Amino acid sequence: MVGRVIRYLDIADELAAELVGLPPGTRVAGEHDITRRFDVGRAAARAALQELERRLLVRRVQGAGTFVNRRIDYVISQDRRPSWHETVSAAGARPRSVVRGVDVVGLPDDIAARLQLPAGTPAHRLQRVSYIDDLLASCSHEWVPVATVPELGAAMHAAESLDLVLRQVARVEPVRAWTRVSLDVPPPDVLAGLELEASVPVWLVESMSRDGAAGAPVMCSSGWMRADALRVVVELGSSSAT
Amino acid sequence: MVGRVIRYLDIADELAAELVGLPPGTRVAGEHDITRRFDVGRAAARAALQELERRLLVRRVQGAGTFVNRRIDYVISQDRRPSWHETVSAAGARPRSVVRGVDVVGLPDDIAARLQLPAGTPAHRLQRVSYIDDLLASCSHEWVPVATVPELGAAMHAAESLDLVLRQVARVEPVRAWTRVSLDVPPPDVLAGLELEASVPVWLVESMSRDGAAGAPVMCSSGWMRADALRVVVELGSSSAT
DNA sequence: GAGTGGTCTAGACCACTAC
DNA sequence: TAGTGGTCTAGACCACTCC
Repeated sequence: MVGRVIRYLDIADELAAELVGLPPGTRVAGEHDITRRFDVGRAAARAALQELERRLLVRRVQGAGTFVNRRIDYVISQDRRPSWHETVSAAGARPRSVVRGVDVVGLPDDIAARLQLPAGTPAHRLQRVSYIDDLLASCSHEWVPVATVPELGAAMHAAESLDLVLRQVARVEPVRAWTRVSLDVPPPDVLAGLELEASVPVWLVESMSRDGAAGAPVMCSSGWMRADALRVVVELGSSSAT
Repeated sequence: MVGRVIRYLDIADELAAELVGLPPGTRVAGEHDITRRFDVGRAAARAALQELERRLLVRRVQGAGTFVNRRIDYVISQDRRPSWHETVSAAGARPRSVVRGVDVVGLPDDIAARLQLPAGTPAHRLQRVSYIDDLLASCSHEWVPVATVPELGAAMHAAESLDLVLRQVARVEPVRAWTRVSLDVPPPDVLAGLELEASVPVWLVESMSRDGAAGAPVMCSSGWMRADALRVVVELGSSSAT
């Protein structure tokens, strides 16, 4: 079983073994290097690197090179209140969030249903993107009924965390009431929002938060997160065992 | 913006538009067809089909052809008791499960911790694979302490559902106590178990069930499910809104 | 400008499936 | 056996990033 007939898988395995332990962002051998080192054509060299990319071991950037990938665990559970900054910092990377836009719109049907409000109810719509180091890894829409906070735009441009703004400005305590997580190949507009050209799988996280344990719905969000950069882990039930 | 420079993406878009509404399993144009129809080389034709495969729109089988893919929603939530047969049948496909082996082993550390039992406690280990039509889509290990059911092998070979066997033979009522869901590119042995050669993303679902609402742990499982065949959806919290 | 990865051609041989 | 997709070579041009 040692002699496999598929050249690029052998090359990929050999390279993969050399990658373990290297810090994320480290530059690895390029297609040309592999061509010379293993005496293969460019197709085989390329296939080997693409295999490593499929394994989420490396990230390839046109014009720049191939680098060791970092994949961060993003844990979602009932008790935990997830924070982009905490999660990303804890993994040793630099988090960043940018507000792309805040406006007031009438709630569309699906979002209104989630917030248990009539469609058309005025709400702030917050568009944000989040980064891991300098990689755009997440983009999300968040809705907050105007009734909850009359003013959101100014506060959000100053603060990083919507959760914090809601607590301090609106005096509410958002608690995760409902969350749905899945994975899809997103439509072109979402891919564009994540600055992705290729079709790749992306997490879809939808949620709704209430004030306190069972109060009024105060917030609702839909976010897409790159699956190659984040490993979403969803936990149901008591986390008594490991 | 109409004239894109990347040929294979145009071809993929055009083919994708022609796929909508076709029943799963329908044969679609092969690489050779595309080569002739769009007057491109095989590399471009191949790239187009691979793009459709990345979008999970088609499934390619060496030697056989390219076919419209079927992706089934598999919903996991606290209240729901998921059943392979129910889920797959509801999607209009033919479910099948095969017991690959039943034996009694001492619980390994990680599984023992999940079941809150001492490591080495004797338990039945059940290895199963499940199919959607004739596609091997899931493989799983399930552990049941011998104390819960002295005999499992005979019963499982006759019945499809472990849940049913536990209810009828062991007189327990398994309730989902803890579940963790994520997505990974699995190690080679799991890929082999799913009869996959390429490295593809696969769901990992781990769970533990108790007897009744808060009784003794009765079952614990780890399963891998092909992400191209199943869209796992995890729901946390009350499913009050759509 | 040098070097990277992305696209593409025109071939070739092979593994596999279906008939 | 015919036809499919999988691997691979040896080229080519291009888009992009970095210096």
